[in-house]
Amino acid sequence: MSREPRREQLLNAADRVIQREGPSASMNAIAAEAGITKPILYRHFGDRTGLIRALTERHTSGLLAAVRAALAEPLERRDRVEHVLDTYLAGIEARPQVYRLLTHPEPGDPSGAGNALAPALRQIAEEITRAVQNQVDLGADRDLLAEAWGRGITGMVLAAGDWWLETRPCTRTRMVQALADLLWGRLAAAADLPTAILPPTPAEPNGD
Amino acid sequence: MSREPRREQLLNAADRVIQREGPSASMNAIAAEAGITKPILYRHFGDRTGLIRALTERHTSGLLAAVRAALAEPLERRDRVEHVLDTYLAGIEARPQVYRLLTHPEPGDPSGAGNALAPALRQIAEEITRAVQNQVDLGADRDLLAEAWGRGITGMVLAAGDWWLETRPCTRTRMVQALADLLWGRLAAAADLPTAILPPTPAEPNGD
DNA sequence: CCGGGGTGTTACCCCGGGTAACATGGTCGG
DNA sequence: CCGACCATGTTACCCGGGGTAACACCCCGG
Repeated sequence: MSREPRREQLLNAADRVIQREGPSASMNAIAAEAGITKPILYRHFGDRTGLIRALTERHTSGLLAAVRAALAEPLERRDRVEHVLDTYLAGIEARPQVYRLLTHPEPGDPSGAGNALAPALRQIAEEITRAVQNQVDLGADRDLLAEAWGRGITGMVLAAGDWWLETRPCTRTRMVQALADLLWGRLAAAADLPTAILPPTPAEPNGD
Repeated sequence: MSREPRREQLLNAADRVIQREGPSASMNAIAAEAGITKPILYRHFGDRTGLIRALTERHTSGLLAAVRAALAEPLERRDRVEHVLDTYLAGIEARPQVYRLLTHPEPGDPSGAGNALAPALRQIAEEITRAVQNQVDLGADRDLLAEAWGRGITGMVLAAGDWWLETRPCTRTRMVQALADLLWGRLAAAADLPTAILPPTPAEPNGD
């Protein structure tokens, strides 16, 4: 059995363990699931990051391709945005553990910077950036806005999607609407609530 | 010297180490900086999470109070939003290491769920939610929208702010504008770019 | 004088990432 | 047929970090 198929088997095992135990599964656990011991994993993947990376790249491709396709859909812009949001939420809904792996940067990653966006999400952010650059007329600030928005939108959907998955406050469709409304400037368009322009805001109980 | 002042000293030491080495500083390092050894830290804070929590609560109060104040400022809504954004960005700009501590959930935190938002940010999200509920007329969906938007906006600013800190693509003021524009529906308002409705999008090189 | 509660220490446990060194088994050139 | 080679696998270990047990000191009040 040459290298590649073996790698696939090991990745499958790792996948199973992470589905079961979450992204913090130990190398030992993964090796055990594969019916072997640690050094083999290390021979194939170098270190834990390598394994995780290989694993995420597998799943990322699916989500990323889906998002990319949604971004290229020939719809009205608002519909396209909703479609992208729905695609992402559907993706994370399908397999939460995998989703965590993709979206939450691995623990032992003190290197360089503490980027808020995991690699998979950074790729999505770039995809959004590109789509905005290609599809929306933003004038001279185009590049800056597209980049900032790409990250911003991704972070927004990450945080909101996380919360939605956790608490399930509403259907997916409704959530898509809520986020699309936010992106659509409903915050700007809505009227003031008259009574509460300056509420008291008395103390800082500092409750955790 | 009773407990409290000592605690403060230890927190100061921890603060220094984290400023210097980032949030992954070890307990040994912190103890060394304080001129003592590990068990004392554990006596005071229970475990690492306790230490980190105490530390974040300190800094959180500042950032949180600033954001809260900005949210209550008697300005036009758009100006208030810009003010909040600027407050946050200024805060994270001032002390990046501390900021990472606040915004990036601690590694070894397998407990419960993999929330995308660290506690400090969750508090900010709640603050935004409350502000939206109190200040904006969103009709029947008010509560859901406010909650989703609170998380979403926080995540957006987290991700975008992270990127801005990392790459410094523009001044803070400009960044504030970019984000406010996004929240203000400029994505909806801008015209289509005519030429590129369906670009080729040839291959998937899967570059990392 | 003595006991208790604070400060501090050394030395250890456990676990997880990562590695060194050795064993096994098939395949290929002589 | 035999040795060389290479990948697969093993056991046993190192290291560093979180966390703890057990012991030592010091000071203060009864």
